[in-house]
Amino acid sequence: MARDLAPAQIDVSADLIRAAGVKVTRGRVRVLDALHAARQPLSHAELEARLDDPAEPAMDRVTLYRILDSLVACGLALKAVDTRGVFRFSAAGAQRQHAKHVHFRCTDCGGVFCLKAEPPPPPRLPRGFRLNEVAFDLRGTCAGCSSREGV
Amino acid sequence: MARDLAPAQIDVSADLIRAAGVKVTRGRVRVLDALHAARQPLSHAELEARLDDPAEPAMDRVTLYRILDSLVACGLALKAVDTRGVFRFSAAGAQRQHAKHVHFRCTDCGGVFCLKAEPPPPPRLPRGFRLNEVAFDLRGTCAGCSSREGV
DNA sequence: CGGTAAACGCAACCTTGTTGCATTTGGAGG
DNA sequence: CCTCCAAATGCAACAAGGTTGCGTTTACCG
Repeated sequence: MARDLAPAQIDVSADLIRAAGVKVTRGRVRVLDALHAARQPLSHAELEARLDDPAEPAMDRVTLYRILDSLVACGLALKAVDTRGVFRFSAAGAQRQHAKHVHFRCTDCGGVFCLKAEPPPPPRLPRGFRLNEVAFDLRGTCAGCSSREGV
Repeated sequence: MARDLAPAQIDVSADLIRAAGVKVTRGRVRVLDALHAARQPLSHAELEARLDDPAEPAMDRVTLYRILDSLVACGLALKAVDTRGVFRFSAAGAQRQHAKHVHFRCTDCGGVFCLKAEPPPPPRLPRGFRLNEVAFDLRGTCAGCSSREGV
């Protein structure tokens, strides 16, 4: 599995973008690479920071917004809004590993914890409704914040 | 139950605010009244519009933000962020009627539908974690949007 | 009826996100 | 390899949502 990886995946992002039917540009490849490398969804500001490479030409703020929109539009990225009200982007597919388990959000520190438990089966939907995604989110205080509170 | 309601509840909001241990001001009472009267969580802009009463002195934009923050801080209101990234506020307790059932969010039109089904029991939590709230949210396209798409 | 900390009004500012328009470029076709 | 055009980019300006600083007013405690 580790063999031959490097030469084969040099341009994964470029291939994905080409396959999605949109133009392959340096900016899009860099952004999609960054999204793939990230373990969590990134905000526009965080992406801007990660793309700040002296070896590469600086990317315009607006261009980054438009690249993100285009990646979302062609299905290569996902857009969500976090608890502070800012948009966060992730590479499509990256969230699949999070679809199959339950999340716990600490209302104190804002941390998100992945629990081992599988989400329960969804209930029957009214006629005509189509289900895409199930989010079983628990909210409360995590172990760390609970103990700090208790003192 | 309908008897004697009016005189008894003239100042419900004021009493709640007093009981919460913060100063009772005209602004806070008006805002909390508006939140109680609303059937859905309101954004800052929506609240501003509803409070625009010629009989009352106009309320400063910043003051409204601070009143909302104070109501949230003392537990009388809840703050959440909608799909556009805007904060919405609701009177505490108003959401209790939504705690006991499942929600379906249409990713097309943004609508939220309350399903009859009860949320499943939460899984065991790691040691030290405290559970406050369970959100079992389904995402997909509602009947209306599904049929429009299908055409 | 003061005194005081909290609440308010005002102005300025910051962050996030969008729009319009001129310029550059990917890539398809000759 | 060259040409061409829609798509992508850069730049400037704007808009909405939200925050900070500071001087003034006010709720409410004694």
